[in-house]
Amino acid sequence: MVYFLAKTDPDTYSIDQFASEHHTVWDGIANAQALRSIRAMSPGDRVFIYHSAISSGKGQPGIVGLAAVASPSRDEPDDPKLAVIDFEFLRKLEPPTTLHEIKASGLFSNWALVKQSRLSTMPAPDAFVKWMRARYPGLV
DNA sequence: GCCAACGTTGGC
DNA sequence: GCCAACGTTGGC
Repeated sequence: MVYFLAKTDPDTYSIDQFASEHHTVWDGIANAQALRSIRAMSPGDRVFIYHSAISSGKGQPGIVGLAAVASPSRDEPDDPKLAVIDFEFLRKLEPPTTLHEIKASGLFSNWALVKQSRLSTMPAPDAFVKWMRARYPGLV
């Protein structure tokens, strides 16, 4: 089981919307590097859901929940260069783990989340998963 | 609201 | 194929 991280602008699609819908099609990814992560996902993989700071004004950027990959990725019908995938809501992570805390830990300064702020979808390294398990007992 | 990073587009 | 101009993302 592989862990990934996917960003969303909470004003566009928030963790609470996702929690109430329970299933969602994760679309709107256009960046080639992010698409590679989407295509690398398999059913059962886990995805940390991250709220970016964009246009919200309130709340800090950070990880707010966990999803499970619920389908293989597939081409976007209108544009086969793009890909979409289904996510199933698993849980919110409260309190959130902020980008500030991730940076302040000093453990993940080589991770794309820290080094490449504009990347929206990426794998999560094993060390980060371990670190998160210590913060949220029972996280699977 | 501003700006840095960086991806994309289009003229040559 | 290069690169300047431009657009977008996301942190602050």
